[in-house]
Amino acid sequence: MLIDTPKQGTLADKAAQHLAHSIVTGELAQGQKLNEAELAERYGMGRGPLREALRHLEGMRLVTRIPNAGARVVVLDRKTLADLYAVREALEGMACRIAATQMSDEEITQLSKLLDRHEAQIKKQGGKVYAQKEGDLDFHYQIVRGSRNQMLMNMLGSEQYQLLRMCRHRTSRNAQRTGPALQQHRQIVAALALRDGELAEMLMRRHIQGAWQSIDEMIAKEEEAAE
Amino acid sequence: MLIDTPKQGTLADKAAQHLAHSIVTGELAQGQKLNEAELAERYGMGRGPLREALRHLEGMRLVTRIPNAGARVVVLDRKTLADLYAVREALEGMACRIAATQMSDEEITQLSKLLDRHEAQIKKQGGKVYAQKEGDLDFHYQIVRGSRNQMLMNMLGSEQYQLLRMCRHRTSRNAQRTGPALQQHRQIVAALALRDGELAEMLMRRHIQGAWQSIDEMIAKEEEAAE
DNA sequence: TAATCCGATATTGTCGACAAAATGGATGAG
DNA sequence: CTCATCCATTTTGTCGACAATATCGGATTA
Repeated sequence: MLIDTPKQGTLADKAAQHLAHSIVTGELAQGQKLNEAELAERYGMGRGPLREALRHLEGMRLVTRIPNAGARVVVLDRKTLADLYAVREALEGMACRIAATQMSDEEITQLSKLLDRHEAQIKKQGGKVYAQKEGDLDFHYQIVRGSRNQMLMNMLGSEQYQLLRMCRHRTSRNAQRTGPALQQHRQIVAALALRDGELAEMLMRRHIQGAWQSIDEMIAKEEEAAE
Repeated sequence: MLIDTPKQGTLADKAAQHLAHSIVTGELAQGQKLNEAELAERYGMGRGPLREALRHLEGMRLVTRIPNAGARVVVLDRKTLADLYAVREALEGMACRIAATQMSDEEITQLSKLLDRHEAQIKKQGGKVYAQKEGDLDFHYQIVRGSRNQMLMNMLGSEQYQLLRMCRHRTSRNAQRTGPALQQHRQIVAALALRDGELAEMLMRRHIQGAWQSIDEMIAKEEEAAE
């Protein structure tokens, strides 16, 4: 899995990874209060490391902290997600444009093969979108890596951007957008192969816009149903 | 000042603000080792809060931490700054485009007045670029605020983006770009007033590219001189 | 009955001490 | 003379206890 590497580093780091995973997967509900003593005992450590972990998670915007009042899991409302996707569109669009000039032929070939595997998985198991989901993130992350921009990799990569995973997890159930998405991914790879950065950026932006539209509709339905 | 609000919150928060300020202003040199005990004593607190502060700073990328080996002030090399400005171009360009449709007439007027003040300051004190520098950040941040995108405000605003301030501080001495920069700022405000988002984005991107070019040249000279 | 005040309880903030790991230097072998 | 090894010292990581603050419930009063 992309997220966990629990057997390394300090206790605080492990706790941060465990917590991030729990939050992203929804094991810890949005807005839930995070009790330091309780969590410390659950993970078998003192409160010191756990507090550091919370500070870390605060940095990646997975929890919000109020002084003297504790930490809560972040709540992803519609506006927040809209903002997130707008930022993502700008950032990944840029990554795509630069990647078109920076990636090696070999890397682009690998990317294409990754999509082959996705396709095979989709055909085999229609319902199980979970694997595809992580794979999709792989696809996007590979392109970000292709931009050779370390700051971008930090922002969108393993560390900073768990919010996206969280959103994905929440919206994974009825996301039957895998078909069109794969098609769009293929178009993007084609543009990269042609070294056409402008086109690649445009396709990526549309792709992300489409994803947001689909998610937005879904949230609208949820909110409607929740009344 | 925009950075400091030291008389509030927990000790860890105060330490984080103090440290951030010290790093941004260069009081703590790039790459310098940060000794926990020493800093804790200097700020008059235990090591616990200070460690939390370091975790916080790590989150905003002002320090890099290696487990069991301590924290060091980040080093801004040429590549890192290039990456930073590329990201900034994408993000602030987007902010500018959205701001053109979201800002109120009142806000745009205020922005224009802000530039009047800058101009007055420049005319009065040719050498003292410092005030302009902070004011320039104000200008950019006001536009980001105009985008109404909270995530963007977090990323580019008070918290996440101190790296930029740090870079500014380092390059403030021989930055006689204030004249052209003001001109470009005026153009951007004009585009905003016309509600022309596309133009505003283009102008902002050029403005940031120009800033980077100027900084890049300067770094090149520095590196040359350092041999 | 509703609002407010107040105290008991739970939770966060902070400190000091100990354990574990890394750093640096001296010593010895090749 | 160079390199590896080992040990002393420093520095980081962790824990438990205490202080400060917030939270919650009940009692009191208008």
